[in-house]
Amino acid sequence: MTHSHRAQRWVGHADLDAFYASVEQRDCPEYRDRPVVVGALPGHRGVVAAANYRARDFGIHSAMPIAEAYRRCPDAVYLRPDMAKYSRVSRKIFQILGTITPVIEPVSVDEAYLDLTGLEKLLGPPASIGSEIKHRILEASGLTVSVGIGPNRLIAKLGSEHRKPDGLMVVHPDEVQEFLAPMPVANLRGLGRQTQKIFSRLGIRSVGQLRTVPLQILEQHLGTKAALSFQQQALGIASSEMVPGRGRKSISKETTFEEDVREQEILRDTLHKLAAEVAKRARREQLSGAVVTLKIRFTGFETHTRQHKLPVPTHDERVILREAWALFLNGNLPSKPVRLIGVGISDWQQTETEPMQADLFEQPKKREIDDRLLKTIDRVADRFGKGILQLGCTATKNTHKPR
DNA sequence: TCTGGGGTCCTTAATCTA
DNA sequence: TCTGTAGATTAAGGACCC
Repeated sequence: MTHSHRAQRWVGHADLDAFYASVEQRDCPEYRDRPVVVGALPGHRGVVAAANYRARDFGIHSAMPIAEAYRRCPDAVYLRPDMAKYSRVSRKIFQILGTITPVIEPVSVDEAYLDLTGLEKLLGPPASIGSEIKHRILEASGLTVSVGIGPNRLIAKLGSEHRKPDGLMVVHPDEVQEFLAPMPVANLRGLGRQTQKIFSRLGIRSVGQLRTVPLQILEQHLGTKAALSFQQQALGIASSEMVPGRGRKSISKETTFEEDVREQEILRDTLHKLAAEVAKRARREQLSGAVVTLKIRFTGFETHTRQHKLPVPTHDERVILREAWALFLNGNLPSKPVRLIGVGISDWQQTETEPMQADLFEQPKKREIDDRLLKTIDRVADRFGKGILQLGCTATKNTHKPR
């Protein structure tokens, strides 16, 4: 790290500014100089997905209920998101990023980490690399991006946030501690509303303060994992490795009703549509899931999930619907009007054509078996005949550790 | 304020099994 | 036949992110 021959690691974080809103504004000149809010339309259930900086001046921010946004700024432009369009724009921008470095980790449509290590000879110091990224994206897409560059992912991400919008921030390794110290702890990764409450109860406001709190104290309030994570973050310790896309873990689809629903027929019809969509996406991605999950939210925002593991993984909409509906009927759920219903599958398993098969042809190894178990099997077999004996034999295939 | 949709990961509890 | 138990697996909920 210090004076070794290994090159200083540089990680970049690029984050498009108010992405959805900026794309809409770029494509529609009438929206210039106006507050733009993308999300639900006023009068409907939903929240803000993106707000441009003019809208933010009114206190509007993402995840705010649309009714509240409307109250704050009835004159804003309100738009439904056009995900297909944003995906197209996003692909183009990722292509541009690919001209800087091939080592990119996409985080979402509008955000990515870049490994910039060793690019100095080609593009100059980190600040020049950052300017180059911003320049190329603006040229190609007409959009502004905020870029943070630092010795690891955490510092890069906090850097890009620091100078938004249209910002560029480079934090050198020897500046990390002073960069972090005055920051509110709320800026740290994985620190949301609930954890903020805990920190404020403990009187911890800044990252500098957090640094002085013993790990033990943090563990008492946050659990071991979170405590360690926040302590490391406070010290500026984080990975600088890119994590290339790790396949998805689940596919789900859910919908909120405009008005809460009581009728089972409507619920089942809706579930059917959702199951069909999930199955379609699973088949397109050639995935079969063994776990079906039903999600349901009642009046009052009371949310429950029920899940069931199938013996055989599926991407068949009929199976998904059947399981989800059974979970709804037998899941011991309150009988209240339903606000949201959703269904998903997860727990991908190997398909029939994959390995595993080979195991069947292997000579079963001799295994030690608990004497008592053997005796039991014999006795049961004597009494009930061969069918049971076979069952007993399959049981012996499992390893059994005698004490 | 009245809270979308699509995800991931973590914690905890109950249940199964060797 | 009974019993205790550690570890794995399943299930539910919640925090968080974009």
